[in-house]
Amino acid sequence: MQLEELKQKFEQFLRQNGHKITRGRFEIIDKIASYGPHFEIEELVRWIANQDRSIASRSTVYRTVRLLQEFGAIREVIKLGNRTIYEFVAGKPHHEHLICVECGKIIEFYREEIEELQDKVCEDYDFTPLNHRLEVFGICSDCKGKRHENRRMELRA
Amino acid sequence: MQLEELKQKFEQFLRQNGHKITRGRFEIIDKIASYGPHFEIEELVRWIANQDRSIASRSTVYRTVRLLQEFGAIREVIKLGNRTIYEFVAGKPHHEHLICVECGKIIEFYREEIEELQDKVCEDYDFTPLNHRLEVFGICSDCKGKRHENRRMELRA
DNA sequence: CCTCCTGTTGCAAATGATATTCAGTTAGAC
DNA sequence: GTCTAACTGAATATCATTTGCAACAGGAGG
Repeated sequence: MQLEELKQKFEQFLRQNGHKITRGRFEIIDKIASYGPHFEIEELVRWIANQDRSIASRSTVYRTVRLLQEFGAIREVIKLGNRTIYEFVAGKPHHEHLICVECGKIIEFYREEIEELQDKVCEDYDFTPLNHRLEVFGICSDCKGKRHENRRMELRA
Repeated sequence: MQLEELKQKFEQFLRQNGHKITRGRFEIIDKIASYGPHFEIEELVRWIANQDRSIASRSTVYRTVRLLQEFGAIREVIKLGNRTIYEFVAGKPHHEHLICVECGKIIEFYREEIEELQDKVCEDYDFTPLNHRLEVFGICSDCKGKRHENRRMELRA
């Protein structure tokens, strides 16, 4: 299973950076993996807190998410208002997002040409890209026609 | 002058939405216009506060920026960590940004093809785009070779 | 010009996400 | 097993932003 492999690599990463291998960190990975591809930290904290035996405190979740970001297993993919939506990357190839501002649905997509064009632009400016984020906010097909119900996200981009 | 025109349109906008025409709001527009194309609100608040006669309180600046966003003269263009960088649009055509994570420089660019590709993707998913944001984080030409000095922005995207 | 109602302002306090401090607890090297 | 550095949880701090409220000011109608 891919998850096990990721955990092993993360273990290596921790060792290499003078961190310790603790049960909590790996339990948080499990939780994130079983939560779904996209999450917000507070949401995750609440979710974890509601489980039978709470596995980690809010601080530990925040700290672990940060570590996982440094490690590269997690990315901040959507910033909307004061909300930050993370994605459990876990070896998935790079992609961008369409975000429905009505229902909050997130659609992933990838277009080689867009990446290429970006690289060209960077070359033109002698700019070395490290990472990027493309967010497209709009209305998904399910929400068309039924505007103004269940507004869940703010439009402000 | 373009600024005057914008102010007139903003005046119309205010009237149409039951808001009042106050000196403060227009003074804030002047400040933003003379500040430069990109700004953060706290930065702007400090800058305004340091002027001879402070023109508006922090709350009023926040409230006015919000109004200007609704009006469409201002956009949130970069979200980095807990920072939000705004742009005074003022009729400028749409564009995207390269952000240097070393020195904070912001480069604007536009590629018709990227927009077209995005529209195509949206069509494929029957998704109606309302707005979008493309941020490319990296190292600008000036900062190449002199890494690790003057780190001003965090890499975390 | 006066009056009144409603929107606006400034300030202080509230919020919400995230970071940090500190004291007690463990991982894991020797 | 011992010891030290890293980790954890809880409470507290921080930072950007929002809100409640009392005082104030546009601007419509007289």
